[in-house]
Amino acid sequence: MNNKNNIKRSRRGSGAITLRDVAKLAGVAPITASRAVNTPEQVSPDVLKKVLDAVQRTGYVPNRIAGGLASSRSRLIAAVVPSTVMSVFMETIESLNASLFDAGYQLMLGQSGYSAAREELLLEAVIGRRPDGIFLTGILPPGKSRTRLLASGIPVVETWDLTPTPIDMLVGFSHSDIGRAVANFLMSRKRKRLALVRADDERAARRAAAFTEAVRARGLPDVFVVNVGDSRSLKSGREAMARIVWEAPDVDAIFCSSDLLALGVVTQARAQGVAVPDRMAVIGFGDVPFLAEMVPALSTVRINGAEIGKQAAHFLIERAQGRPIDPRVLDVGFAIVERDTT
Amino acid sequence: MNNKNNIKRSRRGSGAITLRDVAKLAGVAPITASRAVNTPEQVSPDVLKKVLDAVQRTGYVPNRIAGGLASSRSRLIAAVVPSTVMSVFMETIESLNASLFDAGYQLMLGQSGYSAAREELLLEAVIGRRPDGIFLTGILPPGKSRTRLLASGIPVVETWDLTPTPIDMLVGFSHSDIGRAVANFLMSRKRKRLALVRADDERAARRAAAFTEAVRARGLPDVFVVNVGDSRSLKSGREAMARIVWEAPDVDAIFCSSDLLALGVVTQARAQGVAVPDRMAVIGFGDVPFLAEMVPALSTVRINGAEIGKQAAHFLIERAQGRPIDPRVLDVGFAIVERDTT
DNA sequence: TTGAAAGCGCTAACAA
DNA sequence: TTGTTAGCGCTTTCAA
Repeated sequence: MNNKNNIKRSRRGSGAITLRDVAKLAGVAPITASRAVNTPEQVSPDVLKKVLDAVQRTGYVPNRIAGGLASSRSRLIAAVVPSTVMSVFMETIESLNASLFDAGYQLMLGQSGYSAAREELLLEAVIGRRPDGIFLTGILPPGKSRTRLLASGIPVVETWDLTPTPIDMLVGFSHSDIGRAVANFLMSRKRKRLALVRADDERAARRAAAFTEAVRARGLPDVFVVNVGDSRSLKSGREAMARIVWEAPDVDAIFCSSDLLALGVVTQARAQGVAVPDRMAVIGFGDVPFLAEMVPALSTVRINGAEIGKQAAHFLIERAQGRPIDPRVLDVGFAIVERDTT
Repeated sequence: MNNKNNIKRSRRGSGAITLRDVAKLAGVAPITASRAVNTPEQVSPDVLKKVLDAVQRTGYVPNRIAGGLASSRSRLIAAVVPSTVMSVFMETIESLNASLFDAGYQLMLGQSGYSAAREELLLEAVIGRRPDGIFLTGILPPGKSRTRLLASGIPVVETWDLTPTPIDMLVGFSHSDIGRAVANFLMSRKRKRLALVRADDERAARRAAAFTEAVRARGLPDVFVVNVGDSRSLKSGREAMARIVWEAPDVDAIFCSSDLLALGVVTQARAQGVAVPDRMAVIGFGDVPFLAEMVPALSTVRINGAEIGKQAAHFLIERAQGRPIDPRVLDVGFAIVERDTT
């Protein structure tokens, strides 16, 4: 009779132990075994014991694919991260993943930032898995992808930014506020000629705009801007600093769009004999952990990436459980961390 | 009649467009629609057009959960990464993910390195998704988890290390070779008193052992070892250097178990007026990109993390398609990159 | 080239 | 508390 089973199963399936096997061994119906495994409080102690026993003996691991199909709840969350600068978001991804895991969810990782065609494919792949939620790094501009996501009905949380028109939920902070705050911070330190070193990045652009605006509002000379393009490397920072020394020698404070650029600026300053912070103040963005312990320790804008991940996870889990989120926007803020370079 | 459908569907399901809807609209059987979408070459041009049309009009996105259940192929690969030092492996994860995506696979991310209990849960969660393959950072020591993985029958690739007894497949390099090579490299540069600064990490321990052994074989004085414990920060590197200056002032070369530690050592050396590389050679491990452009540029051991990801993806995809891999072990090697600090 | 039937392994709905 | 039944949305198998 065992034989008959095997013959029957040989045609299809993975050959792995199923809930049916467990149920048979425990002498109960499959649904009872299911309940014993998933909602033990709904089952008598006697049955519970028999089922768990059978699970032990067979090494049964529930098939979440089948479960997901049956319940329309995949217990999967998709995270979309830009492939080029993943590192900045890692703290967030780690904390997101940890929070999700504790709640019984799995994280699927998608990398954006390639071609538009691949972006389209990524979205297809993501929606095709029917995740219970989608985590987006940044905000999605209006367009085909946004429409598509909206149409899918899957809860979405956008992050690392603020917008009056989120797709759904949002956990982030205001880049304009940062630009303004850093400008005021530097000006309050009696800096008179400010400069920006920034990568080609939409969020950096918004910080820059607010920074420039705040400087202008105080009647100081125009901000000297160095755009380093797509390269966020330390080397670009060095080159930018060399240009500033050459083209705008009166600059006495620089706001960089990333800590790495700032490190490059400081490195070059030392190479050219420009005293930091006496002659030149430098402040970065992102608070890469180890830069706090460099000499000189880098001043920077700290973003609590782990908090973003944690809160985003919370939002997504609540929604996945069918509970509404209100308000749907959370501003986690930022902090200017003053160290040696300002 | 549309109505009847809706009533019928209201009881269960996600309410999304299904293959059946598409098929109905195209006037073909569901299976034909399936073929048009998945294997268009098996279908007449006429039917193909009608089905693709219907897909367009409905915005149909195939449900991969259902597909996975029916075909026993989830097109999912699980990657397990230590949560504490994810950064080192990011290049690998990115390239792994990119390669997988191009082949139509999705990446699921799991974080290890928490408690043993959670490790157990992670394995359950991973196996429960029935991934077509599992990517492991590092090698799995014999134990319950290993047995379990083996029993699951899922293709596994271990990475970043070499062992004579892999679970299944392996893409890595020899840590002993590195320790030996670095020792010989430093000794060939006429360094006479070598030191190690290392984190509490099994792989670093093997590099250290081979390093020590190579030094001893040449009859040089014993290696001075500073173990910084679990902290891999720049700060630990600084403290280690301070200790070396104090306790073993004759040391003239240091091999650090990570670039960050090496950076700390160099930072402290500068602070204490120890000339690098004249008085002290320093070499790191990992080749964090930006350290190449610091002053002084850090010498290091370069691991091609992207290549590991790419090859691991290749191994897993081949196996997922049912093709055998032979040989199942790939040594991607390493390179000593000499820059300013040696 | 197309289709009908029968599941994949699980859970929702309803009934006892 | 336990069980029966009928799917979830897709693909495999077999037949036309």
